[in-house]
Amino acid sequence: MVFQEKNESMVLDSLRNFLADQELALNGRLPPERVLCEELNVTRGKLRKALAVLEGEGQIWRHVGRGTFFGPRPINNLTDVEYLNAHSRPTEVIEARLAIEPQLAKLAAVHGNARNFAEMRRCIRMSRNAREWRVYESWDNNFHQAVAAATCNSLLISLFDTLNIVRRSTVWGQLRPTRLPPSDHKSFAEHDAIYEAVVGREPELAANLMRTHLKSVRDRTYAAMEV
Amino acid sequence: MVFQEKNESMVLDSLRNFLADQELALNGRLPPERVLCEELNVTRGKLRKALAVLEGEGQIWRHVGRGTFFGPRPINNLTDVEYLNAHSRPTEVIEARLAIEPQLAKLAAVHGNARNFAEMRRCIRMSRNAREWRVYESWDNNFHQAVAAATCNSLLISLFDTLNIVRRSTVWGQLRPTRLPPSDHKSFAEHDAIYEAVVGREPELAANLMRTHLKSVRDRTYAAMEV
DNA sequence: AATTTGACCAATTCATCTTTGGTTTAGTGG
DNA sequence: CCACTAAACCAAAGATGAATTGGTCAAATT
Repeated sequence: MVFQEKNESMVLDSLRNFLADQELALNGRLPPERVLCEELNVTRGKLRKALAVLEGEGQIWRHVGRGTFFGPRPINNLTDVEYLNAHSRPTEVIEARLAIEPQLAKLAAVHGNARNFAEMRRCIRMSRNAREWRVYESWDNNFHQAVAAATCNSLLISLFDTLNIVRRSTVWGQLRPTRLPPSDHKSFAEHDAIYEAVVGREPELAANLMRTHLKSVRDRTYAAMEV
Repeated sequence: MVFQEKNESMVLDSLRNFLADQELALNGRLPPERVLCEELNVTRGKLRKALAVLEGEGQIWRHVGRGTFFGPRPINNLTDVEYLNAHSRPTEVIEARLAIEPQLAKLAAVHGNARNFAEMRRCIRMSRNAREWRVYESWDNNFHQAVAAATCNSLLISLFDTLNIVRRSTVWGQLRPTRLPPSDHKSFAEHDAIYEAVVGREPELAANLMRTHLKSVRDRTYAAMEV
C-alpha cells in the first residue's frame, strides 16, 4: 500500500484527507511543497497538480515566498502609495482632484465645526506670510487638508490623504518662475472664497468655488509646462 | 565668529538659512540631529529647541527612526484597510459613496470605452441571473467596480477600491429578508439607467442617476435596520 | 513520450544590526 | 539652586543578508 504508485485522483484524495485530518494552525498554513510531497510519498510534480486543482476549486491559495494556505484568497489589505505614484500620470491626478475635492468642500460646509474653521483660517494666514514657494506650497497643502478634515468623515479624510500624497510626489520639484509667491497670487482670493462659503454653510457654493480653484490651478500648471 | 556662542534665535536663523540654501533631496529629508548639530556648531539640545519651533510652525516633521523632513507631516503613508474598517461607521461609508461614485459615473461617461461598457453589461446580466443574495451582491459590487474602471483613471480606480473594501466589510453579514433577490428589485432598473447614461455619453445624467441609486440603497438599508 | 529530478528564479519572511528622534541621568559651571 | 551639556539609553523604523517557498525549466530517466 505504501509503496503503491499513486495516480492523479489518488493524490488528490490523499490531499483532501490530509486537509480534513489536519488541525490547521490559526493562519491555516499547510506544509511547504517539498515537505508535503515527502509526507504523502508523491513527487513534487504530482503534488503540484493536485494542489492546482484545489486552488482552482478555491479551497486553498498560494503565494510565492509565503506558502500555501487553507481558505479563500484574502483581498489586498493595503493600498500601496508607492505603486500609485509610479503609475499615475499628472493628468490623472488633477482629474481625481477635480472629481473629489469639490465634494469634500460641500461636505465640509455641512459638517465642519469651529475647530476646523480655525485651522482653515490659520492655513490661509500662514500661506500669505510665506516667503518661499516651498513654504507657501506646504500651507496651501495644509489648507486643502483642513477642508478634507472638516468633512468629519474619517473614511473620506483617509481617501483624500492617499490622493494628496500622490499629488505631492508628482508635482514635487516643479520649477517655479519666481522665488516668492506674488502677493496677488490668484489662489489667495480663491482660498478666501472657499473658506467663506464653507463657514457660511453654503455647500453648493463651496463645491463650485473649489472646482474653479482647481481648474485655475490646473491651467496655471499647464501654462507653466508649455513654457 | 566660528567659536562664538549662539543664542536661541541665532540657532533658529542658521537653521532657516540651512533649509533655504540646501538643495533638499526628493524626499526632503535633512541630516540627522547628531550630524546637523555638528554642522551648525551648536549643541544637540539647542538644535532640538530650534527644530521644535520649526515643527510647531509646520515647516518640518519628524519621526523616530526615520528622520526629519521638510514640509507638512503626511498623515498616513499607506492606507491600512484594517484600521479604516475599525474606525468608519456605516453612515460615513454611505456618505463617502455618495460623494465619490456619482463623479466616477460622470467620468465613466466621458472616458469609457467599448470594453468597459461590455463589462458593465455583463455585470448587469449576471446580477439578474443570481439565485442567491451573496451572488447578487458580488455582481452588484462588480458593476460599481466596472463603472469605476470606465473612468480609465488608475488613481480613481484605486481610491474606489479602498472605499469598496471598507464598504463590503461593514455591510458584511447583513441579514436579508428573502433568500432570493426579487425579480423587480429596484436596483435592476437603476443599474440599467446608469448604464444607458454612461454609454450614451451623458455625464451629468449618469452622475445624477448614480446619486439617486445610492440614495435608494441607503434608504433601503436604513429601513431594514429599523425593523 | 511522459515523468522525475535537480537546479535555478523571484517573492517573501525572518533575524540581526544600524540609524534616528526622544528621554533620562549624571556631571559642570555659574 | 538653576541652566546647560554631554553621554547613555530607549523604542521605532530602516537596512541588510540568509533562509524559505511557490513557480519554472531543462537534462536525465524510465
